[in-house]
Amino acid sequence: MSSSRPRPTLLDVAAAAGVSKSLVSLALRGDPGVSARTRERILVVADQVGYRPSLTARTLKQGRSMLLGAVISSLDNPYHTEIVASVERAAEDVGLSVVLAHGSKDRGRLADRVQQLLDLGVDGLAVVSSWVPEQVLAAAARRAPVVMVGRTAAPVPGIDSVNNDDEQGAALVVQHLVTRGHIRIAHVTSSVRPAGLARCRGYEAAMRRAGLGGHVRVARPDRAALDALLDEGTTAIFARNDVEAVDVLDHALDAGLRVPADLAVVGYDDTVLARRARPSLTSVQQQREVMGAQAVALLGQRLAGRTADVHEVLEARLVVRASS
Amino acid sequence: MSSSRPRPTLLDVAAAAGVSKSLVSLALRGDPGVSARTRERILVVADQVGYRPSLTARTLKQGRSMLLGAVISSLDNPYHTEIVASVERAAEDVGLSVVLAHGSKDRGRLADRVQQLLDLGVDGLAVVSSWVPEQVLAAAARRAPVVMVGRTAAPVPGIDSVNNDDEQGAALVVQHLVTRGHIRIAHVTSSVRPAGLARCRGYEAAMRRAGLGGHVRVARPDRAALDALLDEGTTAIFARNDVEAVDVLDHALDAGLRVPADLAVVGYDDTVLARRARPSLTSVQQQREVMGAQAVALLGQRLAGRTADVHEVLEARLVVRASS
DNA sequence: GATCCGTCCTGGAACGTTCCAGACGTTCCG
DNA sequence: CGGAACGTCTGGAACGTTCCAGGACGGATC
Repeated sequence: MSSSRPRPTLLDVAAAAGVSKSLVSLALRGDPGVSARTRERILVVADQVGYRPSLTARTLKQGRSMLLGAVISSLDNPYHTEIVASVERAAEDVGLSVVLAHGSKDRGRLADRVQQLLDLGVDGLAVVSSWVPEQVLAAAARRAPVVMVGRTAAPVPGIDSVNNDDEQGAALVVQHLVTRGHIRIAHVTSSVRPAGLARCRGYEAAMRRAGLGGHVRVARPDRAALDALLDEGTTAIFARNDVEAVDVLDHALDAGLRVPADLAVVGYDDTVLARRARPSLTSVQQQREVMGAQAVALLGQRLAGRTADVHEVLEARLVVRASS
Repeated sequence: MSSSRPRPTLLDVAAAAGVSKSLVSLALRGDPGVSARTRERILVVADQVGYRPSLTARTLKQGRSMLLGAVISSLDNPYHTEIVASVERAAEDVGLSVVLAHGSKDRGRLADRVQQLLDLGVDGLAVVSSWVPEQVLAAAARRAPVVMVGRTAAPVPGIDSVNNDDEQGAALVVQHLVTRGHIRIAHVTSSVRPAGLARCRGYEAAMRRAGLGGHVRVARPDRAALDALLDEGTTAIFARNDVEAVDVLDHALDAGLRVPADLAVVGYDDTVLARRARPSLTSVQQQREVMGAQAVALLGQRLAGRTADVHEVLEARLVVRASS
């Protein structure tokens, strides 16, 4: 019982209802110029024959698909998927659907997926990945509005962005640790990507502002580097994201330290990992729900004709838990 | 610099190359009936004007989109996303693309997303969710081939499935624990969904086969229930999935037990959680990569005309780690 | 020199919509 | 009573492809 007979079209409904295809089209779209009686009849008939409009044909005719594309590099990063989910909810509110394409961290694959979405005819593109090559983004922007959401990156002309303020978020962490009495506060990061670098900058700047410029330490999240930090008397570690914070946590516990008594640990992104860690992890939260809404709004403005680039920067918040 | 001028069509390329639109179409699709010289010229011109074929128009004409739809209930469950990724890879190998739709565990939303994908014109549907209402699946199967992947559910006529053998996987766990000398082996589950029930059945059957029918204990993964199990002298707990196994782990550690010395804990699904837990979690692994390939193959067979239902059941494997 | 065949190319119809211009009948107004 | 205005409906063109039937041309064959 696979797809046997061809699906009914407007013409089939029209024939069954004894009216023209145009009228069926108008009735189904709720055009006020259709009398209530006939509209009712047409709706009933359409339902009976199991009519479903062809989005393909509609898109071809109208030149717009009411579809938004979302590109994501990794499906297994809850930070990314939560942003996509918020984009989806926001899109739904304005009658748009979202189709997802994912392409790991392979630039070539990601470029292909972007092309694919554009070829499909999406009306806009939300990119939740910092791995899409700049020139691919620029080319995409010539075909449809594009917004980068939740990923810091070098601004590409013609592309909007929504992001959290990584430097401010990092500063929040430092301030929090300072008020908790910490002085030897180190930063742990393995990233040379834009977001990681911004957080590192924010950390260093905040340390200097707190008069702790002499205690700035940046290390990689491996055991040797951590041991070195602990030897120096470090009492607090701010990791570039939750994943690496959990690594730090594990190493510290293995080394027999008590957290937070002997060592405070703080992460970033406030993913499910932070809530689930033992002890639960203090982390920096981004306004993911707002991000999605903003992204959709920006795309809408572009579709409505805006041409100037807009870059939204949202404030980050600290969620204090047991690890600090 | 948004989408200003309309994108070039076959006609534009034809005009620029001084040939007919039909010839451009043939040349771009590599038809052998086009002379090498003109093909070359057309390709160059197409590239110059930045031509990209409209998938929408092609789909409308051909009646097939070369698109597969994947429906997933939750983006934050690594088990599901990994399956989707494997479907994607397999589809790519046969020249199909995958568009993703996700709809949390809300049956209504999921039904909408299924409709949406079908309206979009996907050639097949891979459902990675046990929350899609049965009648929605049945209706979908009348429009396009549908395969359920990685989710046990009541078989729906007209729909294929690929799954791991939950009962066999559960039996593996019991056998493993028995050879480790455990006798009081309990099962912890909070699920009344098909997969959970199958694992529970498998646990009970394996216990009886091992002559331990008298020690069958099934409990919910909350603290009270766990304490009750421990009071009874339970030395091993098999949890219905990794998430609940981690919960068990946490409670046990909180209670001052050593794992695996005092209590062995085993999960199911072999997600990233199992690798990351402390101690790392023994878990049952499903052949996710094979699942994706099978799913795509089944859809292909349906498209090629198969009408009989096929249900693939793949063997599960045990991955032994530190927790048992 | 007419016929045939192959190679290379062309025009038009179709896919299922939307939308425009206009047709038809009735009512209203001057 | 003629025409404008309205409410309701219709037919055809268009969107950008693919595909089919066939046309033009050259060379080989009879």
